Amino acid sequence: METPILHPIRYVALQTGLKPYLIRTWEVRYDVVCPKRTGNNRRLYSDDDVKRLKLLKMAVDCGHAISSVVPLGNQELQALVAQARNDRQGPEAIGSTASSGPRDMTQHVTAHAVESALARIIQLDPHGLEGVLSEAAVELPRQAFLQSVIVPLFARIGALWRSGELKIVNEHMASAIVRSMLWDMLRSIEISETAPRIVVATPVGHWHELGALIAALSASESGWRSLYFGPNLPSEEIGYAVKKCEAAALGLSIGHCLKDSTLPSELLRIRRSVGHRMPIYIGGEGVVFVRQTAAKIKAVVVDDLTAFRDQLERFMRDVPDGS
Amino acid sequence: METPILHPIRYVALQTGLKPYLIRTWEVRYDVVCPKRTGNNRRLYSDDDVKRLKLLKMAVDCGHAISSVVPLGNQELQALVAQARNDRQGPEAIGSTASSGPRDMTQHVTAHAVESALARIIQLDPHGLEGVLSEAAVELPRQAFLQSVIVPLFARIGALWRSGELKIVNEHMASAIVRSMLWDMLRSIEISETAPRIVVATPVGHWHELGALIAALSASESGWRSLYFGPNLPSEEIGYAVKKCEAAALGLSIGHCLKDSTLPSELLRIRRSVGHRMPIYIGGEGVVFVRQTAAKIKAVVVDDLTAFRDQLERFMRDVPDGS
DNA sequence: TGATCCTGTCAATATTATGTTTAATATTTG
DNA sequence: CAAATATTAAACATAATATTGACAGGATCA
Repeated sequence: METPILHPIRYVALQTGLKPYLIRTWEVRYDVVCPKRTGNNRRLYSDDDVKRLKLLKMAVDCGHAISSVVPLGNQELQALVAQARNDRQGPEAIGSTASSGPRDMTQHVTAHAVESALARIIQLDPHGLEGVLSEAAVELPRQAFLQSVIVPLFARIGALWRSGELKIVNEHMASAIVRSMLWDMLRSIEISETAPRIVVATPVGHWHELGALIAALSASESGWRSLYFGPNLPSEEIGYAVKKCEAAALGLSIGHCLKDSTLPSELLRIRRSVGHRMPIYIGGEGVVFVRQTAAKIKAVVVDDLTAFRDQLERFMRDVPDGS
Repeated sequence: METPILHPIRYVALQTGLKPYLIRTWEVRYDVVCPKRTGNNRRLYSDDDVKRLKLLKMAVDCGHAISSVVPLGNQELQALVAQARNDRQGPEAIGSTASSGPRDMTQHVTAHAVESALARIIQLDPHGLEGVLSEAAVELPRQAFLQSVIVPLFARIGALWRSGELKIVNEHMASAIVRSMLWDMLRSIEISETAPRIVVATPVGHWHELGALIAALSASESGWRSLYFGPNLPSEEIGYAVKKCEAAALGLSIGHCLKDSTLPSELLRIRRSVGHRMPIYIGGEGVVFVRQTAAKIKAVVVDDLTAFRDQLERFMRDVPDGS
């Protein structure tokens, strides 16, 4: 019998995103887990403990009270979280009560995060920006982080840039940092080999990666194996990647393209190169300019992340696992 | 029996990112490694020692206590680190990476790494590529990893692409992964606030970031605070960044530019926008095309990484810290 | 509305683990 | 030779942890 490796509390805090004092408080108040102790009374958590705490945090992030989810077993927690994720798009929940508790907090955190991130960007302070964003990333559920921090942040950067108040360097710095954060998140989602694969890219002439990365992340969270090939890819390259990877779908991200007249024909070529049966999802800010073409090539236009995930999960339900 | 190469402590410190006194303290307190000694009692570390220290630092960075990871073997450490990296957030999925650790000579390791990396790139297997490269990164000193794996790898990718044997997607995939690895390395080097700052970028029209990232990494290893602003930056943006960040130097990376006739004039503009006293270092594959212009604007052309570091360290000796 | 509960946060304190500095000495290096 | 770097042992400084108790803002209920 090998001694299983036990972890100190700061490791657990890093893994779960919970603060150390909260972990202790939960133990004292609710008996969430019962870690062993070292000879000097330091807590030692097992992998199971870590897993349980992760699930509990997820449940709490979904709006459940900690006291109410503590008695549940791991499986029930898993189910609860999965259900909450599905429900989110169902009951509208646009402006009304539903779960106002965490939402208010979230509102506050996100607004603050965007503002102080912007301040660091203006100051060209990469270190500070990274600090602000990674704090927000642990503070918030991933979804909220992406939709309420990253997306609005870059919307504002774009606006400020167009009005001449921000320079390209500012945008570059922010992009580099966010890109690496998203990449790390993407990598940290382990997906089974047999999961259906989706190729994610942006068409030729489109350089903005962030939308594509967010799409890849969303797909991975929906259980797909995302293959990210980055920006500015010609149609035949996309077709090649899709075939080579035996992908089950293709995701395209379109940034704001004011005058890109080549895009429609490029989309036609993409359709031709991936074959007429391959599902194509198109999203991003510039999507409004290609609705017609999208319809012509039978691509699905997704107007936001929720719609995208919805499509992916529906698809997965029809064609569950390894083809 | 060949005498294995042994290293003094400052080399080990450079490679691992640990401070010399910490290495000594760990030896005294925890018996982490047991280096040989010279006739005069200086420590001499083997490559295995270095590797072990690297792994220990990684484990500590993951939140483990040094005292608790010391008794673990290298293989266990590797597993621990991999687990910690993958497990952040999502509790499902128990990944198992079967990786044995054969100990070869550096020559052999690098050649093998480049070849198998190339194989993954051709197969469009991002996960595999990442595995190969990160294994090489622990196995090798950082310098060797950069100069003998990353640089040759991209040289070969470039050659294969020009000959039509590789597609753009392959290059994109490799770039994305390597970029994120380099970024992580860059971030993991801690530099004091007061260290002299260097702005690193590539001029307008030049999109290849890797050279610039490597330059930033080298500068950070030489004790500079690198500010990386990415590819394709117009001269006035570069000037702005340099001023805003109060940088003490500017590093430019030039990729292979066959027919870029605008580059010389752009360099002139850059010189004008940063002022005539600012040291400018120019490096990269395309450097051969701009020697004349470089001389005209009094920029220092560095032909390889060693030369670059040399310059930076010399500069630092003259103008040591703050001010 | 006011009282009460839930829950995250923080403060004070004691202890331990760990990182950093110092001092004295010796060796290396330019 | 002077300056930089190593070694050792000890001291010092920080940061992390545990424990207890308190507090505040939102949620809930009477």
